Amino acid sequence: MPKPHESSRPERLILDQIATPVGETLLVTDETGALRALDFADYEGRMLTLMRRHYGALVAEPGRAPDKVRNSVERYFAGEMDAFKGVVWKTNGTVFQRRVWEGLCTIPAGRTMSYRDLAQVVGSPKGMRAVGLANGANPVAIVVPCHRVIGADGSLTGYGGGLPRKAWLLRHEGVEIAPPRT
Amino acid sequence: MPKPHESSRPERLILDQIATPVGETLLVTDETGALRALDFADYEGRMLTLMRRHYGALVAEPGRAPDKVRNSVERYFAGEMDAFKGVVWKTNGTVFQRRVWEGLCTIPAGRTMSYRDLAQVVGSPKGMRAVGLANGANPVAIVVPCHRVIGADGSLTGYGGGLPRKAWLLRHEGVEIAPPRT
DNA sequence: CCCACCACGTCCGAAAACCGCGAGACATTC
DNA sequence: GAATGTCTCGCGGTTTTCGGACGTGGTGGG
Repeated sequence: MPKPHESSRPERLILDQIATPVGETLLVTDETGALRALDFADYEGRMLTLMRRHYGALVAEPGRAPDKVRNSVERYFAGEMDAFKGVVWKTNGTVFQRRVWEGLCTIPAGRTMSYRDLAQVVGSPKGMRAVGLANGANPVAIVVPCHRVIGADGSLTGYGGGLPRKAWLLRHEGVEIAPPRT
Repeated sequence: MPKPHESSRPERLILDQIATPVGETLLVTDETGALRALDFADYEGRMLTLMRRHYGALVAEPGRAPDKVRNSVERYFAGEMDAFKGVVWKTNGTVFQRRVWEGLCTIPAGRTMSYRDLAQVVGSPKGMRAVGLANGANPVAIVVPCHRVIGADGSLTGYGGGLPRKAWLLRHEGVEIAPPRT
């Protein structure tokens, strides 16, 4: 589980890139080394709008993320499930979004949770749909494991990086995925 | 949609067991002592789905059925054909199902009736197949004598507890069973 | 401030599948 | 020809499945 986080406006943003079994991923870190975003290269557009929402005109400049961060990603894909434990991530979201994102971090690798149940956890029992929304607005994919939330009926429902990636990640973590029901 | 019409919904269900010449049987009675189900132990799964259909989440808890009920079963297998005369049974079926089940009780021991004829009796002359269905959904085997219904050509056709038991019961009641063709 | 989004869930009605059957139409047997 | 065997279809009630219409809470954009 990643570290707690705090809303703070970074001074600089650094954009790095790293290859993984599910394709190139983009890493955005700030001048303190904290992870500000992680997304898939082929969904760069989505990430950019998220960044703009949170950090306005400040754009990430090409650079190299701290080795600690880069290594943790590689270790995760190598099979080390708690690789992100020491990684500090920060976001700039609403109160509700943070509750959701923190809730996500309580789901251990290898397990899943339904949107309904997560809504219950964060204190709006009927806000499963809002949870989905907040979930999709998660800037720090994989590290904040939004892929571990699935439909109440066991279907994968959706994922910002595409359902195949969600399936891959879950299987990578040892989750049995129910066969698609038509 | 002929929804399951609720007669009296029991508050508690008690699950007992009794040995018979045709194997262990399960007895489910309610808090009033009425018989709610009787089935063969080796078909427990079928009975459970039936129970769930009729009584939802309410599950039977181990206990002892009233002596009156237990005795009647033993007397029946000892040869007393009207042993069930005083036993009160209740079910939670659709209107049609109840008509069928009540129709069954008009068939005296030692006699049989065809699905067609029973369909006629309950008022849907062409519903012999539906009668078969309702027949198979009878929760109170033996007491409600669904085993006394056979094919129009004299064959036994089917039985929830297996054809051998149907044959045994009928012979026990003094019915001449035509030898199986082929 | 109001409004239109949604990585959901629940409910309800229609439609199809399911059968513990019978009858009728033929193809085989003696 | 009877008698027997398959096969096909229609039958009626019940259960299951499927799809579309809500309700929902929070957000970003006007």
